[in-house]
Amino acid sequence: MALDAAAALLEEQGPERLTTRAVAGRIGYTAGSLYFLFRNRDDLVLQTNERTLDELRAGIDSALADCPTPRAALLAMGRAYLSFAAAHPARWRLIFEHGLHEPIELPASLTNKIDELFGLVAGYLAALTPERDPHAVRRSAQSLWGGVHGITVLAVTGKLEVGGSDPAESLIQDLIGHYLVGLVQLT
Amino acid sequence: MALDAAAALLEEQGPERLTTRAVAGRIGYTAGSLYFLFRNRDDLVLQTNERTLDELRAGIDSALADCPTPRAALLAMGRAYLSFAAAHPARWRLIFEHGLHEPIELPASLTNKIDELFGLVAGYLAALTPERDPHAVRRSAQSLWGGVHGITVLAVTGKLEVGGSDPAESLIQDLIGHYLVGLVQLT
DNA sequence: CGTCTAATTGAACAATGTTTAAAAAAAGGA
DNA sequence: TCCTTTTTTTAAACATTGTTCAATTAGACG
Repeated sequence: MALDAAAALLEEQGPERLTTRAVAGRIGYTAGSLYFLFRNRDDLVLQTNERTLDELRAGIDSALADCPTPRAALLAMGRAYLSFAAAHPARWRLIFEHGLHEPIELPASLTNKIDELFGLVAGYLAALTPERDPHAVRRSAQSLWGGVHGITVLAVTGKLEVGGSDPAESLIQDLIGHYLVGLVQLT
Repeated sequence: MALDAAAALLEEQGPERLTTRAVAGRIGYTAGSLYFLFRNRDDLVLQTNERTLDELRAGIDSALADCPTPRAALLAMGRAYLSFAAAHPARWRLIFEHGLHEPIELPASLTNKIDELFGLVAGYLAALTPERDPHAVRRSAQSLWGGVHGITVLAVTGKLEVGGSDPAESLIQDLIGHYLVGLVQLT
């Protein structure tokens, strides 16, 4: 499959080597043939990103197995999120950094997968503060997971190690931990 | 100046139009001439990013003027961070998404500017919890500001609006607010 | 074997980053 | 002013990219 080749290329050589000719060559075809499978390179990237999101989701789900409390689940989820990003930096970054150029409209299948991740977080937050307004819970999910995402971004792009810092994992635990304390404190 | 042209190109046409020929043409020169000013295109981007960081820092500093409390300062800083990113999305994204390709070593002048931002945050956090270990304060600064950064990233890349969410600004206020409550609660 | 259809190619195009020999301009000295 | 030397700038070239498309091959079916 072309998407397997794309993923392999990404991990082995990075995104700038993710060229139509390289992907095609790896599966024994020629560049033009790819345009029967994908509308263009962006489409290839988008479909690759969907696969990556599926894998990320699977990793999170397995980390979530038998977590005793919502708090433990959120911490495990943060660990799994960072862990996947660190293990597959090129593929992970491609999800968020693609379409740097322009208002590329993301396909619904992709935004849905992102939405489901926020939904997961919201579920555990709702379990922590049962009588809160669902809208407020959703906002908390976006705040908190946006935050986890940010630490992960900075870690993966090497912008955290500037000040001889703690490992990113402990930063994520710190953020989640303090946020949750503040959350239950205020409700 | 070539860097002015690069910034204008970025804002007007986006990063994929930031081509050597376009930058040179805009200042009445030819592509090859740029290679007397910059080692290559990456160098041009890096120097552009330094300028962008300077502007971001200036915006933050002015937002910080006469904030009565450390808490107000941190909230104002978050607002200014998001506001700058939203006003100059192409230039802001270029700071963090450049070098997608490889282990490009960032120049110290650039990482220093990022470091100073974290230092600012750490200063206000230290004022909030005066007797804490400076190392722990620094970790908090990285957690918290990594988090603010993440919400900003998702907002600017259009990955937050999937679930009909609150504006990013209120998410940032929510994150900072809850984190600070949790922080003072635990110390 | 022959014919229609689908799949695949390979050559072509325009645009990009980058290099470099040549031309143009500037500077300096008689 | 004219000649020489040095510095700027150019224009052309190269390799690589995404993309298109007419021509070719391969496959299926009668």
